[in-house]
Amino acid sequence: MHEKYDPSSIEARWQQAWEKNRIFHVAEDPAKRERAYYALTMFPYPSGDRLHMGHMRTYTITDAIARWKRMQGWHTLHPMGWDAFGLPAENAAIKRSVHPATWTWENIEYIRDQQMKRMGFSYDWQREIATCDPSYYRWNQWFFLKLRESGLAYRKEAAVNWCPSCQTVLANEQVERGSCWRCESTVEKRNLLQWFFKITEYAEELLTGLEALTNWPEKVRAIQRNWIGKSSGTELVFKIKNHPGEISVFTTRPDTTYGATYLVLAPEHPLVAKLASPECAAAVAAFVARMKTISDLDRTSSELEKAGLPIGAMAINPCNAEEIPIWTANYVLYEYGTGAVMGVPAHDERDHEFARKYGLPSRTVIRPEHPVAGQPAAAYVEPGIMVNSDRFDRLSSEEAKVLMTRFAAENDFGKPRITYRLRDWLISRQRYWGTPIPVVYCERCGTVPLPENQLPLLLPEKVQFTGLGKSPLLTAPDWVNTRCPACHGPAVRETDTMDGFMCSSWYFMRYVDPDNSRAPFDLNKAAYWLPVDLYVGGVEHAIMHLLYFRFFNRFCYKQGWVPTPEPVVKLFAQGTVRYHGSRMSKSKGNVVSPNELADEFGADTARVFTLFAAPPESDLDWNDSGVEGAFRFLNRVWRQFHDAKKILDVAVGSAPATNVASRSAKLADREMYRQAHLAVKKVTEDLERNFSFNTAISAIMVLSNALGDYLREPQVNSAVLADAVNKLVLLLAPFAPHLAEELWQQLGNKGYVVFAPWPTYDETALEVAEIEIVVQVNGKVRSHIRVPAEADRRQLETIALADEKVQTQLLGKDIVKVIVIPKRLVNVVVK
RNA sequence: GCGGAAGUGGCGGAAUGGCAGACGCGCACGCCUCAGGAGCGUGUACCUGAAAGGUGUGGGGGUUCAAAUCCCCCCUUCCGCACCA
Repeated sequence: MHEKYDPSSIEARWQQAWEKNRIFHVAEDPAKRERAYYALTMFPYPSGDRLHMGHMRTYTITDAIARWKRMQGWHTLHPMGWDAFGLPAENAAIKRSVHPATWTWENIEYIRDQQMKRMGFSYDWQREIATCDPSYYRWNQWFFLKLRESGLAYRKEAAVNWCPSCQTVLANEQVERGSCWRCESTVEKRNLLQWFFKITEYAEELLTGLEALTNWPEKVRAIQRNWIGKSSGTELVFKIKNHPGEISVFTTRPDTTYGATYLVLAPEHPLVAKLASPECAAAVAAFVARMKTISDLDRTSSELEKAGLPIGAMAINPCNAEEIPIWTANYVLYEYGTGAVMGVPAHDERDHEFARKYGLPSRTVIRPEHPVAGQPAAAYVEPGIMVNSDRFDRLSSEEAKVLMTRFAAENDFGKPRITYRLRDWLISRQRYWGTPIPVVYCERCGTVPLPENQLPLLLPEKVQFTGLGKSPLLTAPDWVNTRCPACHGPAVRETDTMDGFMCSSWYFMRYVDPDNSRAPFDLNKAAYWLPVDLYVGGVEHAIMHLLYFRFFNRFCYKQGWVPTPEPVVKLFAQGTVRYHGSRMSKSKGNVVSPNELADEFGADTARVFTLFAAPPESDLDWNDSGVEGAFRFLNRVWRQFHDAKKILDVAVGSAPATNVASRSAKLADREMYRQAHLAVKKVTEDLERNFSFNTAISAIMVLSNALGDYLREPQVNSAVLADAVNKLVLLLAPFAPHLAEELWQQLGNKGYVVFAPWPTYDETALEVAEIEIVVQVNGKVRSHIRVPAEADRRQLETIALADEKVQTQLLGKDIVKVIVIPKRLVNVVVK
């Protein structure tokens, strides 16, 4: 009897060995430059809830690939770190009076030492980063200064999203269906003076750049395309009757301009108050005030009933000099386009609805090319033939779009215009646990950035965590009150901190040079490792992080700091892990703890189950008996290995395995040999083909099953056996690395299986003398025949037609033709 | 409404034009065992008593010698966006 499979001792032993010998540490080796591979997983927030198997699945996917790439000879960078700034740390401070830093570092240590290391992930821990460390966030501040120098960071007062529960503002990307992405509270609007990054300046290239990202999931690209929301149209300028001003509107339908019967300004539009006639002023002011109290969600909901009122002024249609009333209404958004639209009830559903409610006139200017009978009730929004449009009559509306825009440009009342839905990235946060914004406000000099040599600007340690909506930094007067770097006069510091997404926008760059104290990273090291070859993470970051970090990378690319405009070659979005019907989360109480799993079955079992149970991009239902199945599999491998080893230990001098492929060899030997090589082929191809871990592991199970059969043979060929066992261990290494390492050592190998060359297969081993093919009659399977593997079409046809079962089917029928696909089937078509 | 993904046994899933259901879970029976929540073996889509045969990949139509796979129409589910002019 051999020992039982004991994952806990095996795993602890190898984890220690890997760590002690820094097996996974990589440096920039010039000789391996062409074989450098950067595998990255989205780094976690070190939450007080710690990690569950949903997190671990993501890390397991990247780890399996990293280990596989290493065995294929890739010089693999696989780092890990901590997205360590964020609200929960501060909320813990409020609730339990523990400092956010203390709380965060405790979580980091637990997750790193008690959770991640126990799973056997092959991280280069020497490159670990934590974004709350001043050695990291000083470079957030540095990037802020660089963006400001480039005109990409600015401060303005705007109506911004305010989360009443988190007591801070949020960027547009962080508002989901009108609710805060973190706590799901309904977001309000507040007018505040805030810092923004000008991501809109990159809107067009962020959009067109998506085309090159062919190794990104289409879903993510579609979400980003949608979010950027490019819209091509025309800007038209309407003059105002008895007033020197003018109103620009944006429209994608300039062909309908002759059908404009009114004009609408967003309630927030500054001209609303200026143009309101004395009779209307009071009602208009009341309406505008009421709009301010309505949440963004309701304001932009298509459910909201359209409402508005005339402001008592007239605009002049630049095409036909017609005077049309100016209204203000809730359905026009100030932030989009020009904040004003022309109302064309005949050809826009929203305008139609609004005009009908208020009795505004409608004028048809486009008729369908092929009119259908019956009276269309709603607006006609399709293309058609122009009418009532003066010189444009009888043109197609599509032509008229172009000509109308040209006409407007020639006559100086309009021009082509492109509008994006994307807004600038609001980065100010009224919270403590983030990066201080390196700016002071001086009475004499105004807004003054800190000089680089004063970075990092450290967070003050002693502040009050009230959670009352003011930046906690305000409660540290010694910190707030400072001297102006320019004039040395009295000044106050900015008391908001930066959005946490700032940290994750460039952390992948920092990993290439995590200890640099003179720059965020060394340019040569960046050129060596970047771009990231593989990035694995959840699709919930499709906008937010994945948009911000593309923006950042493009900025850095323009500065010449990184080698490519896009940060990541291949993005892999893994599915979520569900348990008892819903996504694992502490609040739902349905988490599977990696620690308990490791205690009971070992990390290798957890890894194998996670990869086997579903394709990595699909959602995965956690299944406890499935876990036991994975455990049984590894136990069987363990037993088979030791059964085989007993045989191998007594065997002396056997024929080399390669001779086994020959016809003279015993059938069982040949079959075992074939199965081992088949498994190598299948696993390799499955990994290459979009990370098909589930089928790869099933191929290893098939090999194990074949090995089981072989071991039951009365006599085995020790060379064949050795070959099969060897391959089994190597194929397992990316998935069950501890077990593979243990068995690899027991096979007498000196080095780590981590760097053992990935096995290759012998094409000739895959060949068999005789194969079974299918015979169909009229497409239905009627018989199975054994034929020589290399039988040609004519032979196959002859053998098939001679088959007894086929003969029965052919009785009394005429053969029309016979389709022969060598190595697959024969199909006899009869009448 | 627009966009993305998906729909296959009791379950997770295989198969990308060529034997539907690999592999695993579950279940059933058998072997081994003092014992077993261990191990080993056999079976397991559905209909029919078995066999023969038939049916079967959300539904309907089509292309093809051959369709889960390609084309057209429809239904359902999940996800993202949604008064964006």
